[in-house]
Amino acid sequence: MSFAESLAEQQVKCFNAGERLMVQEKRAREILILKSGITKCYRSEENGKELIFEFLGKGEILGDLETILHTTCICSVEAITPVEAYSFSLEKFDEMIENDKTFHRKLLEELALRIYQTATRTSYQQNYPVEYSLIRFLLIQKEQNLSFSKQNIADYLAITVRSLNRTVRQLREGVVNPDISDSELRQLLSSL
Amino acid sequence: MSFAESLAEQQVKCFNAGERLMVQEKRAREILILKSGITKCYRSEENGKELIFEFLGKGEILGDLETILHTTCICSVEAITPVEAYSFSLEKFDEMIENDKTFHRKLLEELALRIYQTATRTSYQQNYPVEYSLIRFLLIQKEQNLSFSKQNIADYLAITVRSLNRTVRQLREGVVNPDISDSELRQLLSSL
DNA sequence: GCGAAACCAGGACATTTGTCCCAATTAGAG
DNA sequence: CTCTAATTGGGACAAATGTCCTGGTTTCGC
Repeated sequence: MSFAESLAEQQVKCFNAGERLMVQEKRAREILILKSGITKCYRSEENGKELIFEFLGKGEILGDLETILHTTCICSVEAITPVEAYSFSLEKFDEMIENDKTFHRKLLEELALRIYQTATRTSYQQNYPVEYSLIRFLLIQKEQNLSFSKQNIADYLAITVRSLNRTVRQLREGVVNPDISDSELRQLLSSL
Repeated sequence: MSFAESLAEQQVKCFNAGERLMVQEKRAREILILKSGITKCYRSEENGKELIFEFLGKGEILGDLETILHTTCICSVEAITPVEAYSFSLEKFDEMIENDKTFHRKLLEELALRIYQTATRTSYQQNYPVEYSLIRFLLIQKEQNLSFSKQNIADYLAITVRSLNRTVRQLREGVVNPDISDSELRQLLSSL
């Protein structure tokens, strides 16, 4: 049975907003593939600070990395909106890697893409001022019709909420000038 | 023929310090596996700034990600010391993914590990003050008996050289107090 | 509807970091 | 050997960011 076929008859689990699908440093007990809803994938350090790596939605897979490396979760994943997800046993996952070449290959692409995206984003965030990253973020937010709390946005941009507010203000007042039309900018900022 | 066997009779290429093994935005023309020497893997943005993702040495593979995704290089890779590397054709690489299950699986682990490491490091660097990351870096540097230029260290830590100097000074003068013994600290700092 | 908790906004101040310098030292090419 | 380029170290100032705090608004469970 192929992966696509098996998905249809897989068990679906539901999570409320705020519930955690994965917990950092704990073993993953299953593989999840998101069916609907939005989650945040973040890592918290011992000093209480946290960094959001990505917001995950439909089609994205959780627990794969940890299962491949036989290690505990590197991130926590928390539902932002109510979430539905297909659940797979770890055994099933291993078996599919072993026997379904197409799946194995897809997984390879999936991981490669994740590296690609985080590398691109990290570099951008480190090398450009925050305004740029913020606008980039807002474009994606708009494109996908989503809305995140200030705290989440700040954690994603690796700054404080206070600092985020300042940046928004400066953009509104035109103190800084990103390469984007004035009307489009105003449109983006209206969502916060 | 297995991967391990084929390595032995593979072509070896040499690079001088400063030469680039991969060039950002260009297509990879081959897969390289480092045999000796140290390289830096970095990304530069249009404004001239650059961020070093990792220093790569013996055993690490280049061009895999790009080949899997059929895309151009996301980073440049430059030799810091003279480097030797085994070269594989892209066809050979594709073929091995297709036919050598062990290799395919190893590749999966390789990519997963890379995500694991960059995620851990990024989070740490964002959530702790620079002194901590610097010491972490120096420990690795010492462990592997290496020595990097200030500029490279700064690019890796995503700060300026000026800022790096300040941090070193503060550590020397004991203004800040990382959790490490005084003598060991002095030992680490002696390398710069 | 009400109270607690989460969210949003921003003032005031301290700290960190970057930018722009200049000067001394080192390494390497010719 | 010599001269240039790269490397290192740091002063002075500006800009960015964090911290702490206060007050208003929204949200949600009971």
